[in-house]
Amino acid sequence: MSGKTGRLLMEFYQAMLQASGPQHWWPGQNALEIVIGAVLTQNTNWANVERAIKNLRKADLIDVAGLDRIAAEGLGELIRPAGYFRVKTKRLKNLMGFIMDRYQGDLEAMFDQPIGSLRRELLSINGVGPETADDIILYAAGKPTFVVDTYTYRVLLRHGLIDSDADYQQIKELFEQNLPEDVQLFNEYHALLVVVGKNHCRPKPRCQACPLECFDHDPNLPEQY
DNA sequence: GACCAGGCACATC
DNA sequence: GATGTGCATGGT
Repeated sequence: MSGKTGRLLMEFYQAMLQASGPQHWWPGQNALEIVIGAVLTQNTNWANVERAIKNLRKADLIDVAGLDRIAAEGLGELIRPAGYFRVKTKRLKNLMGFIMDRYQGDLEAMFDQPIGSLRRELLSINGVGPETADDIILYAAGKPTFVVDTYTYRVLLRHGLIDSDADYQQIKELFEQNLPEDVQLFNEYHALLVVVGKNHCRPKPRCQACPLECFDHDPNLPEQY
């Protein structure tokens, strides 16, 4: 697991860890909350997701069967603060329906299979794409898969590790093929990329006090990011 | 008031 | 197969 890219990725990791400290993700109370949060956070600020999850807790709906049963209108009202509430209602119910049908609502039973088949199952559900699937596998199931998101893309692009046309799978493989396969490392690495992206690597005002600026760093590429 | 936020599916060419 | 568009709330 060495090689130039691997060493650089580990140096990035150490620099981000030094700057921000361990993040202890995922910010959820149990595996099901993480699964729910993974859907609700799609293209959405986490603060808004928190409000929606709080509503679900209050309604005692951190519950696969309960979410499967509840009427769409009622669920929509509860998760409204997380935005896109109509599509997310469908996606949550698709996911919960799947777990009910195939695993009688037992999350751990679903997690008890190899990463590859679990990932294929999740991706077969309408509303679960690559990032949501990997969030669930890494943070809820605790299995080593690397999560890629817009921050990952942006930070790597600005440091010249990927081309602007790199796709999800290519970026995922960059990490998985050059780092030790370690759940805790993958967990912290993704969380740190989000923190660095949020706080130091925004579209506007571009880069500010980025802990990775000491590496090759082009804050101006490309215009849309 | 514009811009941004821890994506995804679908229509159209 | 690539590109464009709809989906929605709340903070800055």
